[in-house]
Amino acid sequence: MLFARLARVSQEVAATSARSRKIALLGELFRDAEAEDVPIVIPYLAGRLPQGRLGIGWKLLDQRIPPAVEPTLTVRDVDARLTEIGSVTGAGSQGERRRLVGEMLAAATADEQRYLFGLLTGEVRQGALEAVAVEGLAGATGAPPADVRRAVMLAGSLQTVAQALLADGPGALDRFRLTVGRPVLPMLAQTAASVAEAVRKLGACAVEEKLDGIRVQVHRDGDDVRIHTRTLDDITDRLPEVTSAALALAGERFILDGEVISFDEDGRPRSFQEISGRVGSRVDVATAAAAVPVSSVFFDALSVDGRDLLDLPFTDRHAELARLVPEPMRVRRTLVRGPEDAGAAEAFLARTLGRGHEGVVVKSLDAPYSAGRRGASWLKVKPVHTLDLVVLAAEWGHGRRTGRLSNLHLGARNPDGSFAMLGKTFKGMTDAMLAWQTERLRELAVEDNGWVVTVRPELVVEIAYDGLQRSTRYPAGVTLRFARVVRYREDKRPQEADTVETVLAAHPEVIP
DNA sequence: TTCCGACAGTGGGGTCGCAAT
DNA sequence: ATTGCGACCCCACTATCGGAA
Repeated sequence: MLFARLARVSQEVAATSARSRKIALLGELFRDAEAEDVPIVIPYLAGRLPQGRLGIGWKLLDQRIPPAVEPTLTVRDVDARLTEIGSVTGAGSQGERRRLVGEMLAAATADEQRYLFGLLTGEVRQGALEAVAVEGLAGATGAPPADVRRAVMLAGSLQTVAQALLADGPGALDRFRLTVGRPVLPMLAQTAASVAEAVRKLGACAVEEKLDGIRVQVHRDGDDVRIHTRTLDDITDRLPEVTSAALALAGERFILDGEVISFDEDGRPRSFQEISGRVGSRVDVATAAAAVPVSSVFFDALSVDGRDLLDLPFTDRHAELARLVPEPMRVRRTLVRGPEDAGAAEAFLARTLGRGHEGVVVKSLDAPYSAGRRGASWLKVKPVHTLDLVVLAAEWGHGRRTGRLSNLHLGARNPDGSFAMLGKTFKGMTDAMLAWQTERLRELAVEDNGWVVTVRPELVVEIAYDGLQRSTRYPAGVTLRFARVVRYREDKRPQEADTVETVLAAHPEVIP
């Protein structure tokens, strides 16, 4: 199949807003693909590469190569070139990769170049990714969409399921069962504004500690232990302590869901930044482990002794977890009957925060484990802080925000009346707010370099955030974590905005 | 007819590893 | 030794479609 066909369909998919039409277009393309092309075409349809990320980003693609006039590249040509580029390493590799990327772009038409750009940067912007591709695949093969989706979650891979469907038809889906050693996409949580709201929605539930670390799925099959991240990357080699802990448990075959965190000498949880650095260390794991030893803490069991627990209610899965994992290696929890116990749930949250943890996750007791879904049966609750900050500048947006000032630079007051930038945010704005702030900030503009519009520091905005992190980038030595806009405060003058001093005082544990 | 679940998009900060400077 | 790039951890929030209620 010609690569140009995919580029054209991607444009059509992007041009239609109807999801049903996107699904039909992707399904049609899949039906027309030859068997050998399927393992390549399927990830492309979902906006990904079969090889995963290849170390090719904006900088390497920014070459302005004149496009080819006639489309000649096939899907397999592109795949072979990308595999080759991905395999180039060592001294001189950057120049060589740049050259190979340039050659590929020269062989591509303008439409193909655009599509390649999207695939390589992970931003196809066609309003369709994996979930829509799964629907297209179901439509093309006549398999029930729900069954295909479930098979993909259990296989952790769209390609595998697509090939099986192509070879053996809908009956092949039965082969995809939970298997120890093969990671499944983890279940995720939605956000609730308060514990009371979460308990009101869920009724009888468990309230569990939310630990601020790295999510892990731990598989043990006899002496073989594998550890996977939320995106199913294998990080076994970086976490020998977790492997030891799994081998010490009184069970030979299991899959557990949990979090990796670290405690300091006083038993307080270390910051996310420290855990992230530790888990990210691949070269000298022993040194990293000596500085930041990690603990694994579990909250769910997906499989024990060959029994698939996914469809069991949480109560039953947790009973299995408690049988296998001793209490210190489990997340603390409290059971709640319903809204009448909201006070007890609040008290548990307060105790959890007192221990230095991030918040709680409220979980329905009768819900199954919905692999890969961000369902309403798990609700996370974290404390939210707010500040009144001053807009110092704004960046022009991309995609559907093109032509709008989107990403705000946020400042807190210094004692001398100047402002110290604490970070940026693009979150929380409605389309109406985007339109309004674009107008308003243009009135205040003192400079526009085509990327950043610097403004007079006069507009006050209320910002919600989850806490402070240390920063080497910003002048106060700290930055806001997960900052988002709540509302503009036109009633406030910049002289009334929060000061750097008050921001730091609100988070004494983070002061540099 | 209205409501709501699921998805995609729009980017944020930090950290590590690697290659280039 | 330092810098820049890319991958991958953590993530919030809004708009939209289309099926459920």
